[in-house]
Amino acid sequence: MPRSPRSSSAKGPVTIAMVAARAGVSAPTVSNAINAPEKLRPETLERVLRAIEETGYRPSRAAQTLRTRSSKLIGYGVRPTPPGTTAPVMDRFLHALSEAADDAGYRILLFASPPGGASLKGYEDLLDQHDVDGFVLSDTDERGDPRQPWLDKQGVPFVAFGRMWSKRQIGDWVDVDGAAGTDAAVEHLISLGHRKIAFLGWERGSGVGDDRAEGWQRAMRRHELPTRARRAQSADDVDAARTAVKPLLDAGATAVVAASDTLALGCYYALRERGATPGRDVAVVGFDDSPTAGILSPGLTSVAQPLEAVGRECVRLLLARMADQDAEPERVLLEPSLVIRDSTPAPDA
Amino acid sequence: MPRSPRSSSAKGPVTIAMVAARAGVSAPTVSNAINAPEKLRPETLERVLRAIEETGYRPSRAAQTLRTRSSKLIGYGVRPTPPGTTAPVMDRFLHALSEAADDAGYRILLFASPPGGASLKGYEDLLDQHDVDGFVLSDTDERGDPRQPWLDKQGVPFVAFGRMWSKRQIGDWVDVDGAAGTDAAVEHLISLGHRKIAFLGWERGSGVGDDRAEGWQRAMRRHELPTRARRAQSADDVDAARTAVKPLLDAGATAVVAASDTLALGCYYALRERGATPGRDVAVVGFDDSPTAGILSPGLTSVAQPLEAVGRECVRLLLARMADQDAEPERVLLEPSLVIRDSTPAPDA
DNA sequence: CTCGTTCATTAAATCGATAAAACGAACCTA
DNA sequence: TAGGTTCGTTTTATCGATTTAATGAACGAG
Repeated sequence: MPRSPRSSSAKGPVTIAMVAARAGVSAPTVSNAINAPEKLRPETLERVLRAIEETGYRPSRAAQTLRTRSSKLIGYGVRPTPPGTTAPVMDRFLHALSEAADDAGYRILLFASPPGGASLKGYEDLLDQHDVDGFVLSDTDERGDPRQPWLDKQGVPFVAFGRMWSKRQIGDWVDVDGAAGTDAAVEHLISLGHRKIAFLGWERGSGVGDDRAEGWQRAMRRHELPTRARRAQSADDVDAARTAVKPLLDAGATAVVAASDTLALGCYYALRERGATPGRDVAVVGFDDSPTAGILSPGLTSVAQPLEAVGRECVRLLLARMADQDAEPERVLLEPSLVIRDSTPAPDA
Repeated sequence: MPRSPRSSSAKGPVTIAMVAARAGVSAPTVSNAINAPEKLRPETLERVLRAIEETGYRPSRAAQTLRTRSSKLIGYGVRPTPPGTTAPVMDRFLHALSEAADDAGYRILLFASPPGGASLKGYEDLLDQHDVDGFVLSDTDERGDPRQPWLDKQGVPFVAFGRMWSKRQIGDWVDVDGAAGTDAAVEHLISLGHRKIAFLGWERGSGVGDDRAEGWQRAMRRHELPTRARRAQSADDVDAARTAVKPLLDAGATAVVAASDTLALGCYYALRERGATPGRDVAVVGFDDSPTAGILSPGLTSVAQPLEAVGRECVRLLLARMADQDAEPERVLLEPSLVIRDSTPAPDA
């Protein structure tokens, strides 16, 4: 078989007309061979497919979009990472998103979303100019985020990474079950023999933070362990955490579950301050499995979000929504997994 | 003035024909009002612009692309972050890229690039199907990367984040001057009174690593300080670094410049092992200003890459290349900046 | 053997923009 | 006043695909 030459090797891309000429048919027949093969006589189909193969034909998305009003594009607004925040792992999510989209014949179109309050500008632009078929949203936990209601009203398909914490639920979303993560952390610690397990969380009021606290609490209750005086809160900041965790250590906690790796690191420092060693004297579990967790010493056991799966699910839900606008909203909670490192060692054999 | 209604509020987007009808002119006149306003009589221009404003008209990119063969799209292949690696904060880069592109009327189109060897598949697809106008490449330091030669041969505009270390230079690139970064680190340490300044780097052979070593070396020479027995190498791994730095500390180094934050953290541990305190007893400087650097205690002084500026420059060079295919290749080296934290404290007053 | 079906294929129309060519009015020159 | 410019606008054609309507061949029934 002849090696299929790159379309642009000759001059300009291969058009449907060239394929048609080569196969001895008309343009619509080539189109049908791709989009409705059952309409062709098997013999014709084979001839057309061969011509497509030989010419390396790829339909022009611009022409398809113009005709069908569907761009096979999914919009995603990139927020700048606020300096100081540990929110780096978005690369993994974006890659998973791209990959899942590619597999379905879609692509991700980026636009720069302003840092402060969620503006609708970029969303309007992508809709009008690029005819995007839908959007993936992230960072949806801000209060008064206008995006979901607006997109819903416009009838534009979208899916959010992050559930809605308000009562009124709008549209589909995918989220990670934070409570299940801290619950698993507690179970792990209990299996190691710990009973005095404390929780270091953020100030109440954030959906994500309260959810993570909830998982710790329910696991403790399940094992009939007291939670009173075993819980502290702090800003997501190492120094604040170092201070906030002290009472818990004073109260004799042998293990700390933290709502973030940053908070967990605060525990490390508080322990060292009093001459104790994280992992050996007090077990510590973080949340997010940030790059930092792996390079700390001792390595920080942490709850890892399945970002690849989140990306895939986002695309799956979005495609379903695009296929049927009126379907029941689907909401997916994914289980995080515990990455066990040296900060939660097995008891001496 | 009437509030401009969202195009899709009525039914379907606003087309150029609607604007033309409203302004009492023909379609091409509207087109000219946007693309060649000097061709219109001022009075007509004003009338057309008003109609555009009132209708909220945004030209359809699909139609424009079809006609002009320019999509105003820039392709970018997202690689998955290899697990274990200190994920560079690519989000910042991507945001900057998007923002700079948006400002110039372009957008970033993602595709999933396979993890292993750089495949050309995604690049071909974006060219043929989406008519992308150019590409931004990253992770170009791999040997035998086929992308640059291939794109160059195809005559497709591209710009790389990361210079080419081989002799044969192809195309435009933007990079961060790693040598200038470590040089500045040394200067900073010298100003604090240090003289025995060691360098902890990667194994020789990587362009990036050798460059960072080079900056340290030249600064030392400039101040007539010895570099012999002040240099060690290690894999980019905390434990390896901890071991590798020992001889340097044994030799009495009072400061260590590391080729990465991971290596710098290895120094922290080596110091603690011998009862010394990073920052107080021995100064440490890292490289990349990863999120980890900020949350360590003491905070790690680190060389920060100007990722926002890199993104902007990438777009600038790419636009220039698209405007003139035959222009001389432009290569931009950006200065990193030293983020000073507590690991390099000022001497006691 | 003619006429109505069925089925595969083609011809024609269309999406929304822009480039090129045609057009017509105003103005200038001879 | 005829003829030539200049200038602004419109007409026409086009990009590459898909949708709809039309076409023609093969076939069966009457």
